[in-house]
Amino acid sequence: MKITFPDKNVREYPDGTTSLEIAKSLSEGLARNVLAAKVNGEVRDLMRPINEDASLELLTWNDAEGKSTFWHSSAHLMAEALEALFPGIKFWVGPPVENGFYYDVDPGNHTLSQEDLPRIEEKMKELAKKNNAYQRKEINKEEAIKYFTEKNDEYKLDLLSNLEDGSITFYTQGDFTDLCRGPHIPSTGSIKAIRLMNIAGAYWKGDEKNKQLTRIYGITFPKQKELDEYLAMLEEAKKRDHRKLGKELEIFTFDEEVGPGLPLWLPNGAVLIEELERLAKRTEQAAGYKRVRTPHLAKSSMYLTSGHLPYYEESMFPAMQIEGEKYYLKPMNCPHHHKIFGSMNASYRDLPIRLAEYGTCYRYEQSGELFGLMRVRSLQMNDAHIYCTEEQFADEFKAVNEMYLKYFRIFNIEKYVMRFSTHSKEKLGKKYVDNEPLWIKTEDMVRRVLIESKIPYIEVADEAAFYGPKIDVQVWSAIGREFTLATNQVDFAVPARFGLTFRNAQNELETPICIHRAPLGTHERFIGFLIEHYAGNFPLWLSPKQVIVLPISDKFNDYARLVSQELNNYDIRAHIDERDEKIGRKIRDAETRKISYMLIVGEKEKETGSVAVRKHGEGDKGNMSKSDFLKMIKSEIEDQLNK
RNA sequence: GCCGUUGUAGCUCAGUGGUAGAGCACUUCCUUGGUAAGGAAGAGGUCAUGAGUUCAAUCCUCAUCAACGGCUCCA
Repeated sequence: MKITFPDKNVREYPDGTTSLEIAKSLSEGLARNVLAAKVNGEVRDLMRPINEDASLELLTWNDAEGKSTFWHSSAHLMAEALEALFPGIKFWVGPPVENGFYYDVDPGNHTLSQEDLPRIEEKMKELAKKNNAYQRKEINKEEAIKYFTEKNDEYKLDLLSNLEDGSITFYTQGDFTDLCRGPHIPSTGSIKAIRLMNIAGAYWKGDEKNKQLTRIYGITFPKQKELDEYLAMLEEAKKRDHRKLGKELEIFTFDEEVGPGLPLWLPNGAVLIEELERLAKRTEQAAGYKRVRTPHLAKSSMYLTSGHLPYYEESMFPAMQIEGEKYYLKPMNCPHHHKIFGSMNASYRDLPIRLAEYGTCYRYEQSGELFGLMRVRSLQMNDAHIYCTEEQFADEFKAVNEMYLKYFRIFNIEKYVMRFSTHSKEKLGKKYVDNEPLWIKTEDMVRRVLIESKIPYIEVADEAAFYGPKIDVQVWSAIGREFTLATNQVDFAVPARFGLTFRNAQNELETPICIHRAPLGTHERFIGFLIEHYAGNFPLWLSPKQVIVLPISDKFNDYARLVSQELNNYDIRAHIDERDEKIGRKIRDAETRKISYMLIVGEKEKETGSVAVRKHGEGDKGNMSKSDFLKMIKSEIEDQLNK
């Protein structure tokens, strides 16, 4: 048979040669490091013989698929350890994930806890040393059912019930046998470094109505050094965590008496908010948006009209009763904006109408979902609604996307994914407004704009808003959690429910399309993200403390006040460290507080009307006149905002 | 909301069945110091809240609240 390698080289091997043998024929080193093989595009065990002409890619730790095979095998090793330590334990699924693997188990009467992890880890290491082979066995469905019936394992039987006969394989290593599609690494011995990370509850089949299983997360590496590096990397990431930095830099805080998920913005946080709003207002004004303002609550009838009450009620704070009326805190700004549009008596000549507001919304997020600033119950959205005709839709949608990209340049956001969420046919009328032709038409329009604008995106079904498809910008927190940073949604349903119309050129009433957009997401999540993105080192324009003046001794406090005041007069956020401390100490503290510029002033500066400039993270920049310094930072701010 | 863990001074964290400690921060005094921590003294806590066990609870038990790691859900 002919084997074709990724570099297009072709070599001849006898039929039935295994991938591992082929690896050996190429180099001993490769044979030692190879974990799995990709045969004709399918990832397979190394020990599986190849029987026909095929393309072959040998996967190592450097390949994503090599890693996931390694971790998948590690999950089996953990299961083997668990079964040895806790006889009778039952297993659901144990897949590899982005960083490691997990296994969902039902430990029966025993409750697994954090304290059990070191024992399990030890057992895994012991079993790994035995270097047992992962043996693949094809089996018919009857035998498989018999095996798990005898084992009294309802979970695996449930898995089996969804499999077709003939596709069933078992893998055995040591005393542990699992129903598994594979593939696996050849043997347990290459799993050298093991760390079980944490233990958590996870609903069976991901459904909260089902029983909760115990999920154990772990990670393994071929070398101890790699595990050590991974753990060190996690420690580093924790230092960027916005919850830690937010406290250290005095940006926000929570208070038990105020309530969970209700952040208090400290003065530094308020500066961040004001700068973001300033940027948004400038940008939106240039793009033809008009600002509006709306109250924080509304009567239930409006949310019946909007559809929030049937579709969204569980995410809203319960109503309050006033004068026989039910009032709800608003979870979104759109209904209020629709009311404003409705009051405008618009003609096609007025469209598009773009209404913008940094509106404060309240959402009743379940307690377990709260997460620092990233997931809160009171939030201020960079919201706007664009009402336009069907012909205008593509241009408007494109313009919104361009605004996103402009913001990403300003904030240097490079790692993100645009996620296009569409409806699912089965949930029409339940999760989604029941009008399939409109869904399909709108989704096509969005897809066309994305393709025409050459914006890379991924498409996911059954993730849309109840009123239309949406595009979310996904980013990751320091500790690797994924978040929707910004959102851009099409609404073809709610304007009609509100009876919104405009008069078209034929003097007929027509319903506008509405685009909801929030490129800067919410203040809460966006700032949470920015803290981690910049690791607290905000760019000058955004920095809550732009300049601190550090007098060498209190003899120069007067001059320091003069310098600081002059900067304040030009809208620079400058203040003074007048403490009775040595200059080294003042510098150290200013550096720790991540203040962008330090101006050291003493005898020399006072005499010449100058300042000695030091930049955060960079050090001494030398002496310059007050006016030169002002000019320099003014132009730095300009440059940062005009990208 | 569910599973698991945690809750001690402003912050980070020790600690004990006999009503508490460190470092940093804070206050005062000394020091007037040129690019990442000068010295001394002092002040600070119903040990998350509520009940129970006990002669005695910060420590043991239960409940509640909150935070954290996940699940479900989402900007």
